[in-house]
Amino acid sequence: MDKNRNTEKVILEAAKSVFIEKGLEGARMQEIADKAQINKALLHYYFRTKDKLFENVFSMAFNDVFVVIEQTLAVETDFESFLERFITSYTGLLKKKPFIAQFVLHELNRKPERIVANIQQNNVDKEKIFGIIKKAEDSKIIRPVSPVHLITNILALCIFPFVARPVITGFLMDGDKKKYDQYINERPEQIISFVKNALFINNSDRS
Amino acid sequence: MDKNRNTEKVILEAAKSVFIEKGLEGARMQEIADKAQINKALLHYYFRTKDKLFENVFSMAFNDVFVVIEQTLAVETDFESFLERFITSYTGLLKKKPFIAQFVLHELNRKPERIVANIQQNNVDKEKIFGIIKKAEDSKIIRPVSPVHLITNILALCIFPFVARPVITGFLMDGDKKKYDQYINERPEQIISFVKNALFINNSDRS
DNA sequence: GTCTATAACCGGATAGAC
DNA sequence: GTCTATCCGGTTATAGAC
Repeated sequence: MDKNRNTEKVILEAAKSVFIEKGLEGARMQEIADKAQINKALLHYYFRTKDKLFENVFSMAFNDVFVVIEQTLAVETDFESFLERFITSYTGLLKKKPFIAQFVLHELNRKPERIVANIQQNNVDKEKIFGIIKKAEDSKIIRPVSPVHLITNILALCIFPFVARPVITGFLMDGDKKKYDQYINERPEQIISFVKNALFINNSDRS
Repeated sequence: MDKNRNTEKVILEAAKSVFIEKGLEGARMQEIADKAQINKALLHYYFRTKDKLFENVFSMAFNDVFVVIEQTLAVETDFESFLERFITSYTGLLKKKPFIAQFVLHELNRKPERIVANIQQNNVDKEKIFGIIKKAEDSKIIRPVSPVHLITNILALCIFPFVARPVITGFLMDGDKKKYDQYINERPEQIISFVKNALFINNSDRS
């Protein structure tokens, strides 16, 4: 039957949105069923238990986060445009799916073992990233850096504004949501110039 | 009675550890009772409901995160040493209480209204921070920057390594926990030099 | 494959003795 | 203040008809 894969897909989409919003324990099978416009029993027919359904959803979300990295790595370029393309697409993804990062980070902390299974499905070539960095370093384009620190720095700058949205809006912007939106729009270029200033040796003022 | 305040404290400590580990819905009153070595009924005697108990714990955790900022702001200094002291104490706090940031960020996303109540109890003088930045900017010590972007950049660099521990260990370090510990120890100086390079105009190579 | 009805379970909350 | 026993609502999961 091909109704089969279709219903399964519909369930997964519904489950994804509910789990991301409410977390594993906070989510209700009933709510997922409602959103998928089917009944609870069918959820169990397809996925057996809530936990198994959740694991499926988690893999999907985890995957989303990695796909961008893969895509950016697919194109062969120099360090500078790699940096620009990566930051632009990553903030772009998070702007479209703002809760995904928080969701993945949280559930990963709850059950760190999950990462082992998921990481192999997303075989991002991290040596390639290291290679791009090393090359830029060797040709004296950028200062000597620890690749791991650099990579986490960039990820931090991209992801944090989304996981900390309530604090940023509430504390730094006195609750003004328009300001937050504007801030998010400015982010890519702000991150890019911040990182470039931190790294590039030939520093004409880039700000 | 003075047994009173004592039991209350014991409960709060137990609740804190369980809530931070499991989240609001994931936590079980029974588990909290066990950890506090009392029975469930007593939890309700002291805090009435699970939600109220949680709110107490959340305020405590939220407070921890803000106290460091206050303390750093208390001392009057120039931008450079403010930067160093802030980054050092903030990563220090998170090293001692690694799960606190993830907890606060997650629960804040689930119920953003909470921030309003908590932010007033922690009246951090954000204008003072803006002032320090502006002053450094005006005296041409640092490049012109958007204060909000700069503040979030620094927080991101400090906090992210802790909320993303599983990914960093699992993906970037092939599961080697020793490497992660070493990475965390290197963090303060790495962040400091990264930020300084990004900001300071007089750029002798600081790496 | 999809539905309705219901079983089985779990966990927060309360009653009431001490 | 602290305990044991119990209630009660809600939620996952299953049985069984279509």
